[in-house]
Amino acid sequence: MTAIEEVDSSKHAPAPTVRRLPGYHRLAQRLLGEGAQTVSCTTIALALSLDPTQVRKDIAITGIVGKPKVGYEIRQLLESIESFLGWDNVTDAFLVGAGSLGTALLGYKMFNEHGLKIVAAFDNDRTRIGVAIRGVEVLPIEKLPSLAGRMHVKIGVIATPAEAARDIAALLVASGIEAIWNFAPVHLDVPPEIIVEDVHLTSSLAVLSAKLTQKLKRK
Amino acid sequence: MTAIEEVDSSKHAPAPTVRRLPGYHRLAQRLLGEGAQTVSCTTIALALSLDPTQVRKDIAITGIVGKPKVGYEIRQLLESIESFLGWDNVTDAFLVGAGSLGTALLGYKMFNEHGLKIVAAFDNDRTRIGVAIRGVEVLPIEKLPSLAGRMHVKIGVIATPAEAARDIAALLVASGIEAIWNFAPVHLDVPPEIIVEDVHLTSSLAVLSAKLTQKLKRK
DNA sequence: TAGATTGTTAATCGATTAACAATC
DNA sequence: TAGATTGTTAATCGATTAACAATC
Repeated sequence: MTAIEEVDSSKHAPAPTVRRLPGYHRLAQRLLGEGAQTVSCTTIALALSLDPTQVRKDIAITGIVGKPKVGYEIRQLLESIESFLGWDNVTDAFLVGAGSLGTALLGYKMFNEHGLKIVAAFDNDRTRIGVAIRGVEVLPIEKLPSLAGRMHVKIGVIATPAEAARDIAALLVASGIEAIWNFAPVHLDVPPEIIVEDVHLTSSLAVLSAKLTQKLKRK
Repeated sequence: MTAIEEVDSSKHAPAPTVRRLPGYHRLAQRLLGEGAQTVSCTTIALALSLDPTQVRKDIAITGIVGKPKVGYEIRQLLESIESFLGWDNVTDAFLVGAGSLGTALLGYKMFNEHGLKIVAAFDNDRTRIGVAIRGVEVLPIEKLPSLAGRMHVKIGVIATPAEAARDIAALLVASGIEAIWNFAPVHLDVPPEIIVEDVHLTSSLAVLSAKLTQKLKRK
């Protein structure tokens, strides 16, 4: 049987690889600003304390082709990562929870350059509703479903207390959202076709604590 | 040669396992509140969409012993996780960067129950200095080194803009800090004995974007 | 040219999942 | 007792790392 390789475009990129790509992008931007034209995996690996082969494989997944002995054209590398991550077409998002974390997230102008545009915020606290935070208006949560449909919003960002998060997730799903960026410390039980990415600060803190506990125990 | 197993207490727990432990703890707390006395891996796995064997192995690392057919004593499980993660002896921490993210972090009372107590905040912005945010005073960054030594502070939390983060990391290391919880989107190049745990929102967002981009492409 | 670097295949490592005896 | 669940060993899976030919 002649092996004709089917290029499986649905093949998922490993999450660890995807997580590292923004770091490469940031470094490439800095180097470009410093006047560099090209960059090699060795340079990237050294700057970010990674293995050069790993960097090469990670970068390869974006589809860019480098030149032996030279490396990658920086502008091309930037574009390649941007298009792979979908940073070139910005997706509208709703933020739910306009507390201090929500406010901090609204302050990240960075997100706009990374494919995410928060177009409205929602809360159930009357004192917060109507106010605009960093140019984004805070609306009553009741308005979310109809607005989500009308504006074809695809991403919901949950920055509510834990207790509210489950209900909010259900509301987002019912409103036709496709992906949830969850900052609440709860497991969201949503249908499998809904994408969920958790930012669990307690998990991150747990890794820090466990390592520190061990380090101090060794002394 | 008789194989006497040396119990290697320096054996590190896998990071993925450590990341999942807080979720088990949260669930166990909830179940205890609902009147349950014991919990099985099957129950936990079902509630958190995980594999029962994985849950069992994760829990085993904390040293707790369960009862076949019954599961684990919930109170014992809670204590076991807490002591493993070092949540029972709270470590003092300094926060650097009293902007909106820093303010949000100061608002997480939760951290106090998770081994982290932010005892002071630092900034270089004169308008922020002197003010107390949620009961924690904001001090000029110059005071950090001497205070860190005097108070034996072990953890530094970096919530500054990216540009400042490298210098702050160096300052923290020079001040005798042992671990850094880094929220700035930069790679910190610190000595190997310093523990660094990164919370890179851009990496998390990248995973979400990449998955969503793929999902939408499939349609 | 010589040698650094890419692209790619193979080997290793570590985490997840499966299998199953022990046990309450 | 019967059967659900633990604890543990083995098999699988996937990511990282090593090896090496191709090439600018």
